[in-house]
Amino acid sequence: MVMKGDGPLAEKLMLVDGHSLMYRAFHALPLLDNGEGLYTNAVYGFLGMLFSAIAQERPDYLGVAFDLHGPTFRHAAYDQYKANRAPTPEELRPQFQVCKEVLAAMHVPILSAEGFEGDDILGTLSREASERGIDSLLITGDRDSYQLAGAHTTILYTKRGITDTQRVTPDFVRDQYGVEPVQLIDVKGRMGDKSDNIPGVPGVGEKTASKLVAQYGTLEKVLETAETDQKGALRERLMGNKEMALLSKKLATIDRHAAVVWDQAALKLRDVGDAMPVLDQYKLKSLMPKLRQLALSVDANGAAGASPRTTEDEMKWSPLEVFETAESLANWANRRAGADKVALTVGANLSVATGAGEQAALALGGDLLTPDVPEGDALRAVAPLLNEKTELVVHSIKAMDALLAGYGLSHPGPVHDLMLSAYVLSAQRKNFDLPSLLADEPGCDAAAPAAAMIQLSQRQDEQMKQDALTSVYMDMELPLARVLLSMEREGFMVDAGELRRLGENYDRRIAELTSAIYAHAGRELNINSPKQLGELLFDQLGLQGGKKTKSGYSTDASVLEDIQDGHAIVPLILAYRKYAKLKSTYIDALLRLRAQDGRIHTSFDQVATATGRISSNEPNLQNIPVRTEMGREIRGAFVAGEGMRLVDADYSQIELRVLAHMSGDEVMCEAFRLGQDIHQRTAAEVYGVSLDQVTKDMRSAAKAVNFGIVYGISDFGLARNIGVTRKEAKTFIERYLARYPGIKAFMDGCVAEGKLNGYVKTLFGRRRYLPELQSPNYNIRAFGERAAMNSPIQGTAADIIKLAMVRVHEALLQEGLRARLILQVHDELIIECPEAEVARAKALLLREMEGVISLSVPLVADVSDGRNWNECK
DNA sequence: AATCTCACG
DNA sequence: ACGTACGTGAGATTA
Repeated sequence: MVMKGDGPLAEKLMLVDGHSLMYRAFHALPLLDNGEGLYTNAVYGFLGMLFSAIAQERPDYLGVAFDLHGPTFRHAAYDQYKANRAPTPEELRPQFQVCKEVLAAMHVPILSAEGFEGDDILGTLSREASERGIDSLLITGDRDSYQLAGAHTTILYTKRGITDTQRVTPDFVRDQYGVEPVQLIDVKGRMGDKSDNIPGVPGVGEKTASKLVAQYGTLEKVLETAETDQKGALRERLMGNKEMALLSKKLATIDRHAAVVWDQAALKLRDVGDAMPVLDQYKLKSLMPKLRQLALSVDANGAAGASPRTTEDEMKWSPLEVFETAESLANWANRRAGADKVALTVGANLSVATGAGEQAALALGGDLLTPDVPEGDALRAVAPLLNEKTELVVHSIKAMDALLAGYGLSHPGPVHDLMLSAYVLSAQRKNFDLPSLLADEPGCDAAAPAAAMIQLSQRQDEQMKQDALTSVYMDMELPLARVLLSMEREGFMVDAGELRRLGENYDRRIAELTSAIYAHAGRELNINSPKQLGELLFDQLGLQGGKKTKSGYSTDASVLEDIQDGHAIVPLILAYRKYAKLKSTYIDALLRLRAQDGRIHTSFDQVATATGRISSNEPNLQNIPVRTEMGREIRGAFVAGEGMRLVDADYSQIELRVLAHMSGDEVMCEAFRLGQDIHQRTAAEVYGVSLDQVTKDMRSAAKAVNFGIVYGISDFGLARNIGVTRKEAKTFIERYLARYPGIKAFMDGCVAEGKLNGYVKTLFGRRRYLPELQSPNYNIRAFGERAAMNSPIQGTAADIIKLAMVRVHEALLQEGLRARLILQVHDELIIECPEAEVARAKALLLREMEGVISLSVPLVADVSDGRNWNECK
């Protein structure tokens, strides 16, 4: 229980009527756009109000209701109701979606129910809350909600603008209307409500209505007794409009049993700061500091996590000790050798802190009076802190290891990597640099961030434990970081002479093609410019291609292939493109990035992808050509060093095997257990023929469907890919799913899980959050659904090979081999080893890759070796 | 900085 | 009635 003030109070739930407040905000603020043509005035107004309401009210739970578009049960009887509502303005409609995205990123559940309005949802959940002893605060711009006021329910009614509010309690209602809150529906039945198109009884105002209801209790009673108790015009009006009055009451009554599920865990307010990237994405800059503030108070409030923190849990920090010499820092560090936990970072300063709450800094820059302290001296000064007993908290262990190694230092003890922790907790976040990670940390000092690093590490540990991500982090990502560092340092040897020779050939071809293209065009142009190319082909030469992109004609390979019989210039352009691409992206870039040792040292980015894959950059060695003969020439320039050989192993159909395992589909599992060609088997299933009757074309179509399944299939996408009509693609998919019912169930389950939890998981528990699933925009939502189907598969395959890399690396060291991993390409590992070790390296790779986890189908890897990469196949 | 194109799994 | 296959990085042009 969180303690507030001088005693335990009931927990508080804040419920917001998103629809009515968005309208209020929209009309209260001038039309502002974010510089990208997106109007954001309602988003600004709504979120600004929400943020300050959270800051002021400090709720423990929060939910926001939004109306769906369909008819509502409550008003279905009254057609006029909808007709009189103005359509949503064009400038407002897209803002709902933006708003929902931000809320989803804040982990605030969006509450909707077909056939119910915001008020019904507020009424239902506040009833559920009060039954659990939780107080509710309802924020709405709809006065109907007054009827909900009660001992445990208060309404914050937003008047005209969005800042002017009225706190509505039962006392307020009694005082204002002279009736109990629930009787307001009877009053409404009498007087009606213009703004809601509730007709009421003509000629009866608020005063009269309230008085009558106070006297008789209910509307029904008033109407029953009207004939005898009333007289004159009022009697006539009441008697003549009974029907209308009762209908009006029905319209005004909020349904407190709407079809919404009470999910207390989902409503829990937590980690609202996770929405920062979304605010950034939509350029909602001025909201960012507000949210940052809010994230602090929400965390300090103890609303985050299973074990809420109170102010007593906050770390107490000793004053920062600033040193000017390495000697004085070394002295400080020596006295603290053996500390349980030490955070260390080197930027403009060296900043260090201990888990005991002590911190120190050393300026590396120096000034007029104090000379520069060399980085190495500074690091050696804190070396006593690097030992088996001490957990070292760093931004990136890969970077820190590389830095330390440069000065002959290393850390033999446990490690907390803030970047990798942040990644497993929220892979889709944009920035993983240290300042961004520390942005929400209370009391973070930009010049001495180590103290905040200690704090963040503790919060991450708690959060990872809570989300069952500790194993993904500890057993997979953390050990992998050092494997990746080793691979980066090893590098991949390239044959520069061979690359130059290929480059000269390509240049010659490019020159020939260029003049031939100019000749056909009758003029010179920049063939690399899609704009100029489009004008040449479709305007000057009159070819039929049509527009495909935002800014003119599309000229990509699929378009050019469609029209290559239309003009002799088209095949030349396609050939030019191939050569130009290979020359600039591969030959030139590889030669440029070749290091002194004649090798290419790529960088692996461990936090780049949403699914858990790693990526490679400067240069990207994960997209070296292989699909064409020409491209394979370049692959052939990747060689083993002198006296060495390359050993290559790739998983066979790893994603489909993962799918078979995760879905448990009997047919697909059987195919893999029998060692069948999976695409051939699929063709046999879908076409209803025996295995030996499957033709090449049938197999290739089935292969495309298998790919499509992994990608989160759509008939349109499949049709485009294999060149059939959309209808044919649709029946193809239907037959596929009928033959593989387990896969259909798995896919549906992924989407349902994503919608329910807000994320999907890999076999190992790695998460991908999918706020897109909550979007009202069909395209965004459909994308979310495909990602929900694909991510568990792609992510599990990524997990498997990551684990295999850790095992392979360890096994190579264990067995004392000189063989080393040098590259990973998603389902493929490459080792460079002395020629004499080839057999052992192959056996080791195979053993570790296939044995890394036991699935319900075999995990199969194919190994090969060669002098160069192209020979490995 | 955004767009188009294309290389890979 | 609408428009989509999943995940990346990089070079060249255009704005």
